[in-house]
Amino acid sequence: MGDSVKEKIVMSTLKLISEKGYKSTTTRNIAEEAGVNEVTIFRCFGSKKDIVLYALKELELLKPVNERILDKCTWDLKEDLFMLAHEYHKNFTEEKAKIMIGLRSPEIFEEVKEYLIRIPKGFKEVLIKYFEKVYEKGLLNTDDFELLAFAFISLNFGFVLMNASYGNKLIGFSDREFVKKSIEIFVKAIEKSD
Amino acid sequence: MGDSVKEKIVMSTLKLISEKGYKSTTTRNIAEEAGVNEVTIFRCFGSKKDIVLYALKELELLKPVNERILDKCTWDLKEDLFMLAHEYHKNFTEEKAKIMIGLRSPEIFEEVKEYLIRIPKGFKEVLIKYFEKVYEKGLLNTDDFELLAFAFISLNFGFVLMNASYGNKLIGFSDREFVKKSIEIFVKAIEKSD
DNA sequence: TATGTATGCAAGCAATTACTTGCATACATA
DNA sequence: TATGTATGCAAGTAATTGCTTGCATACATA
Repeated sequence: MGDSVKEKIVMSTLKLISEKGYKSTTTRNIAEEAGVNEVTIFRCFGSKKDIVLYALKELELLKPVNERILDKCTWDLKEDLFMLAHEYHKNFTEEKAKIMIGLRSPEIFEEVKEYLIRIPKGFKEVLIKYFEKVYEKGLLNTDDFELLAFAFISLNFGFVLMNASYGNKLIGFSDREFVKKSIEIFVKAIEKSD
Repeated sequence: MGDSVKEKIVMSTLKLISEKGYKSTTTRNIAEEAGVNEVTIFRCFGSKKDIVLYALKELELLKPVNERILDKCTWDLKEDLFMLAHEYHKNFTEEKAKIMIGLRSPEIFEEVKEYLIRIPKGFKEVLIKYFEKVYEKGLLNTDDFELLAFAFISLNFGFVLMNASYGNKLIGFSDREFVKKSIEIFVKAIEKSD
């Protein structure tokens, strides 16, 4: 089975599932979206569920934010957090399909949980490392790194999700605007002032 | 058709849908959970979708946080926001079924969106009113009320959702702890210091 | 008592859906 | 040329699912 076919099927599956949920995504849908015959799907993967499991387990598709991002830091709190938040939003967009599987597909969630959790976990660890470093540099007024990391993630995750669900019916400003201003608040709270 | 039967069906439907999503919740499931015959469901509501629509439209079931909550305020920022956050978490738990419909049931989301949006919208408006008042009292260092409201909601929404999905596999502290500490950060950022 | 109303129960129907099988075909490589 | 491999296509199967029908029964009210 050609790799490009396999890839088309996987990508179509992730796309459709993230939009419609696992149960509502039929193998016919997937075949149509991927431009292949439905039978090909079963010849490649065996079953519908195995497509998802393959996507999350076997494929190098799960890319939590990498630690190397810390190299980009300038050790100016506002600037760095701004960059990290944008990175999170970018990552969310890229990984949206997978994140949405977590929220929209309770049928398979338990089975893929351990793989999905890597995304927020990775980001959390990067943030904690960042906060540790700025703390060492004496720029932070608190050493509760885990809490800071989590508050930061929650803030952005919550916003992105609400935005995805209700968009401008609920939210009167753009992504950029929210990130900028909420970071300013965040920094004001945690920056050491002397 | 008896009202108590109707209510049992509605509550069971919301419960199951919030857990398993719309599509995966069968009318047989609902009947079993409600302890009624499957036929009764169709005699009462006509169709599966109509149960959900009834729950959200006709029933006085949708209770966004009420403005009267502002009467409970002591106009001490930390204390009030603490109370409001707890109210949000309480509200989330009560309305979880409905909030989850938004996330887990893309099949019917467009149809119920306008009803579901009342929950965050209501809370947002309450928060904006609150911030306006504390601003008038000279306790706030910013007048970007909408942003503050939204940051507050995102923070709590994000946390509650991650907690619901990954629980203690990702999060090293309790609900209470998170609320307490994150509010402290929040207040530190927005409280006028003179 | 008689009648209507709400419910249960057994059976079934038509559509959908995950998955299978058998066969034809294109293409690459030995 | 011959053979194997990847795919398409047509047909079908068994299970599930939303929904219907016909009938029995309990219960309340006239």
